[in-house]
Amino acid sequence: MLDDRRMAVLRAIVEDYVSTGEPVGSRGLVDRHRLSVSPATIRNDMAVLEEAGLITQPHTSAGRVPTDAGYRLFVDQLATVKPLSLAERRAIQTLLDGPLDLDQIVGRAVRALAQLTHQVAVIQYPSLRMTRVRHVELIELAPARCLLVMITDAGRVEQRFIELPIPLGPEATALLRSRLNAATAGPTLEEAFDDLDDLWIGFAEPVRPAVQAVVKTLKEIPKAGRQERLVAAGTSNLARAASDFRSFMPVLEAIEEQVVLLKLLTEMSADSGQVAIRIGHETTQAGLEETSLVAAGYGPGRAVAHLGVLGPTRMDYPGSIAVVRAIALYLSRILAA
Amino acid sequence: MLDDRRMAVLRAIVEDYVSTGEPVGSRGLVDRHRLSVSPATIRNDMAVLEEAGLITQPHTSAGRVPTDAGYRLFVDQLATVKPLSLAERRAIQTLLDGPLDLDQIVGRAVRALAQLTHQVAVIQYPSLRMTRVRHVELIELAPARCLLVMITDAGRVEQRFIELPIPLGPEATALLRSRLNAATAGPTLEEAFDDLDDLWIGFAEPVRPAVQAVVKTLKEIPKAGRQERLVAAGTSNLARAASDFRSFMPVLEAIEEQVVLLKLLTEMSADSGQVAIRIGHETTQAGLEETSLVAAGYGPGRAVAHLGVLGPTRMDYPGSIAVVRAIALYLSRILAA
DNA sequence: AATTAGCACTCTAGGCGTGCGAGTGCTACC
DNA sequence: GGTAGCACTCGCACGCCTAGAGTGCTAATT
Repeated sequence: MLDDRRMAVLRAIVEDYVSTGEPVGSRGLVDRHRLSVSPATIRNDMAVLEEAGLITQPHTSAGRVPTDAGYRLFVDQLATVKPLSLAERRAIQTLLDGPLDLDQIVGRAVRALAQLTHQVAVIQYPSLRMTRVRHVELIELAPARCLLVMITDAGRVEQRFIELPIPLGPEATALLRSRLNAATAGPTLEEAFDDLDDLWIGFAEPVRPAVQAVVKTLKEIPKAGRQERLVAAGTSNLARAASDFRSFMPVLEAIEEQVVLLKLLTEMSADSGQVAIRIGHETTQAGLEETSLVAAGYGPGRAVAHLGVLGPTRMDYPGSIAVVRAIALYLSRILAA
Repeated sequence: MLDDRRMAVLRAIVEDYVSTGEPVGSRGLVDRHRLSVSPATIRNDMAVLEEAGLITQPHTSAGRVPTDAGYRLFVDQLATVKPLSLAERRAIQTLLDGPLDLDQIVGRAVRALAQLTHQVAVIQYPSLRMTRVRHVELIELAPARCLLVMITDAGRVEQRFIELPIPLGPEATALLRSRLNAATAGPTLEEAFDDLDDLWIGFAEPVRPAVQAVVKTLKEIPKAGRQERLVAAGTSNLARAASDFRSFMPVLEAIEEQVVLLKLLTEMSADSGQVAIRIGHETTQAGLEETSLVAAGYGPGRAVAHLGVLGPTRMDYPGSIAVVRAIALYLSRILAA
């Protein structure tokens, strides 16, 4: 039913429509793509494709436009990988240079992603739940006041000041520090938390409330919400892409709301560097019916967070996929260092 | 020349145009504002106002629209303070609740600002240069590796890991810690830096390179750029306000660029809680000719940073001023705590 | 059976003219 | 100085029309 030529026609329609933005007709199709058949034949093929729900015409006697299903088939079976240009590789390479501050890395990456795809880029901050603890530091600042510092393998540093119910003393502080490190080394932060509940047993009766206070603070860090945050860049690219401006107000809203996008991102792909795509209505979000999301997980080893680009369904999928994958891999590599 | 009634006419024109978005004519003006004169008289007044460059007509035989100069006169002399509603006060009050994390405070404040003004809100993070140091902590993690933590009076915490050229030892570490605190207590961070250059004198010859390394790291913190950052919210409000969408693409760009907006914000007002306004071309930025900025400084005591709202020149200035001032004051109060 | 040529048909975009209405500016008058 | 009246200007919405692009269908061709 859907033989080779018809697939070629679909691919050609997608490519032309993506690059021009105009509905594409049978004549222009044969002209631009060296199809060795006549427009009439193409018309028949298009009728079949339309019957199959892959393309549609905005109005009678206009050219055809891919439907969401058409894009889906295109990305799943028809799209060829588009290798990055040298300039693109260069741009990403420069991400590796310079300081290691997590904020700066993420900031640069999201900017690069937006610039290379000409879309809106979003990057989720590495989730604390999924990261492993590299080091925990406990410092006594004053008799009943201490500072808790936690460094994760995603390069993140979190610190909290703790007012203790009773002074802990230098020896108990040192002991608690080593115990905390022992308990959190290895598994992910979330898994490690169960072990923390019994930590107080190893301490003398009087200081146990202080130990509890420290453990309580530590356990609250992942809940603080800051890690479930995403940064965006390239929002001004929206204006170029969208013709009418009601179509991208929802996108801006989604970015500000964060929660919708975060949910969407996290449920998309599990593995680091694996690209997943939601096209149009597949986002299942009101207002994003004409928006696609190309996303990938990133992180040292497995994915601890996600990143992606957000654009009109009519977007350059092969190009976006290549860039998203590349940025995800580079980001993973940097965080692993 | 510009007697009372003419000023009243200007005020009425600004108010009507702001609320309706339509050019306002002489007839509607007398109807809505109980002016006890005839439309013809108003027309004469409008001719004078137009002569003075305060209003203009988009095309012959349309109503009048305020010019930038008209808005300027309005905000400087005609606008009456609009007290906040109870609901608005409530909304701001809730900012005070909850945890003290700087990120969260700023995040909530910018959201509130956007929501209450229905504009795009921006808040500059408290600048490190202008803040005072509340506490400096230096912790020896390993023989030649230590952690430097700095807490500012704006509630900000910065930390850096330092690889030392040679081990410092516990006594020298303690001494350096107290010296650092002594040197930075009192003046602003920038002022304190001069004193740091001589700090190594008080230390034994062998550890001096390590002291230098710590001082160098400390001095680099304000340059790290992170503090010169601003967060935005309410960008989706742009779509409602602007009629054509080319007019707000520059706004999105300005927010992403940051540097332009930061410059604009910092050169606007010096005192905490003092509201300053740039109208249209007064922003002296290409692309922001139809955009106004209502901004205020905030901070404990004097202003350490700025915040504001960004909207079309046709905006509710009295309302925006009230909200901006309120948020600035609340934010200052929270940071002072 | 697939492909092609030809043709009638449909629909949109854009140009053009027109009447309407809002609003002005001017002049004469109070 | 303020007002009434009036002619004038201009943008806007509407209706009309045409050109052009593109289709679907049928019949002929390979």
